[in-house]
Amino acid sequence: MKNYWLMKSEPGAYSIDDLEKDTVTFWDGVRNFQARNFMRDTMQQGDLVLFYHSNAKPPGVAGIAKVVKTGYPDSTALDKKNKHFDPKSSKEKPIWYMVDIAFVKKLKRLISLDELKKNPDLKNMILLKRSRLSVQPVTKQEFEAIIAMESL
DNA sequence: GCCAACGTTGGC
DNA sequence: GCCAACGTTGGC
Repeated sequence: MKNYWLMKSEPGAYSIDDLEKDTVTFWDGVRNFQARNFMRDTMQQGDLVLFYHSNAKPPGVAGIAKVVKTGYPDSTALDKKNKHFDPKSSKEKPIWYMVDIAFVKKLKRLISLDELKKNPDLKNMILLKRSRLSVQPVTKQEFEAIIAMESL
């Protein structure tokens, strides 16, 4: 069964436009266990992802991506020079995982956090309750409600 | 740039 | 295993 997700990125670091240019990217640098578990254990090929711009003006959903490669060890955790280096991780026992996602489309307009908050169908969204989780599941209903807002 | 929220670390 | 200190996220 297909799952739906929301993944956050600061557009200054990596935006939906960067993904459009690259077509595919690996989602490295996640150093939160819950987010890690979702990527390692639950994400499936073909799952759709809401690409969310955090720390942006305004923050909101900017586009759609899809999972093209399921969880595999995040090599940046092993690279001393990388800012995501984690000395506790090793090749034999990787702690951190990443997935590959591909560009699907950019929304015709950014659907801002403010609008998401105002939509009663989204009141249970994790995004609105637990602000700090960078990879999070979204229900099919929530996903579709957000897509429907694109043409409002 | 501030700071609240909150996940993680480490001393005990 | 508790919890204070610390670091990071992310909205404003």
